[in-house]
Amino acid sequence: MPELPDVEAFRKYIQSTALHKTIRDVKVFDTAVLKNTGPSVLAGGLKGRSFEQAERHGKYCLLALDNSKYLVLHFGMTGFVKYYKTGTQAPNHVRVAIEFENDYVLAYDSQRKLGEIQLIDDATRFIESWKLGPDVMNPDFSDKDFLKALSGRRGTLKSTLMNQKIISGIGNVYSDEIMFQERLHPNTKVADLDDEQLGLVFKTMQRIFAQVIETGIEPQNMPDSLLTHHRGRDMKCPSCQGAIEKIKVAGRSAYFCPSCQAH
DNA sequence: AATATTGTTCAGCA
DNA sequence: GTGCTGAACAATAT
Repeated sequence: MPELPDVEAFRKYIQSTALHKTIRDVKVFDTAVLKNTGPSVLAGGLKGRSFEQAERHGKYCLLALDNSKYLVLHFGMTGFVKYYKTGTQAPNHVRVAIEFENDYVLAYDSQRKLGEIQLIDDATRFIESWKLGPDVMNPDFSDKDFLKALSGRRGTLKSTLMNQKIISGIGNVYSDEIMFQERLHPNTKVADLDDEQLGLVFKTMQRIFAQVIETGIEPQNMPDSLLTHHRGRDMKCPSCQGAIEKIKVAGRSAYFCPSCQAH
């Protein structure tokens, strides 16, 4: 579930709670979420250090340490972070707890263990070596770059938008949202669209994310014109009140309004 | 009790 | 080689 706007909310949360505090201890309760590292290496890399800056690229949260290394958090489908005083308010599936000298904890919770945590030397090199595409909300990411990234793609627009190596930040829910706002059928292929239509897709996806980042990720605060909280069984289209349907597109479930998003 | 869900990786196919 | 699709992964809800 955590897509770009969710991870951006986590980033802001960490930025406003857990920066500039010395790390006293790191407790790993489940090594399944550790990538390329063991518990002692992770603890050794964090103890005595502090987080100085919280950054984000796509669905990755990058925490800069005071020795210029980074702790990378990916949240999988069910991950989140929480900051609380030791011994209080711990969530149910804490996999890693980072304890500070002020008796507060930054906990990484992931019910389904599909997220990942790792220490890296350099954020730019990490993004390059993983071949991640540009972040959707990066101000340097232009509509020209978008057209270039999509040129020659043979698959559906939905699966292409979800490919983090092409562009970073869009998941299943918001790819449906972008298709809905542009009134495109979920099976629409990239090759079916001309540059002008793709330019509109580019503007729309940035507008949606900007809107959700501003209003917050709580569904009740989102504008009702979004499909996102009408996604599901027995839901109605916020535009025409028709029934929302579900089909499989590139192996994922796609929710859409068959009358607003005709072929 | 199967099935769907979610993001990423990877096998297999065109 | 390349790019795309679908299965696998974990744990839970329905």
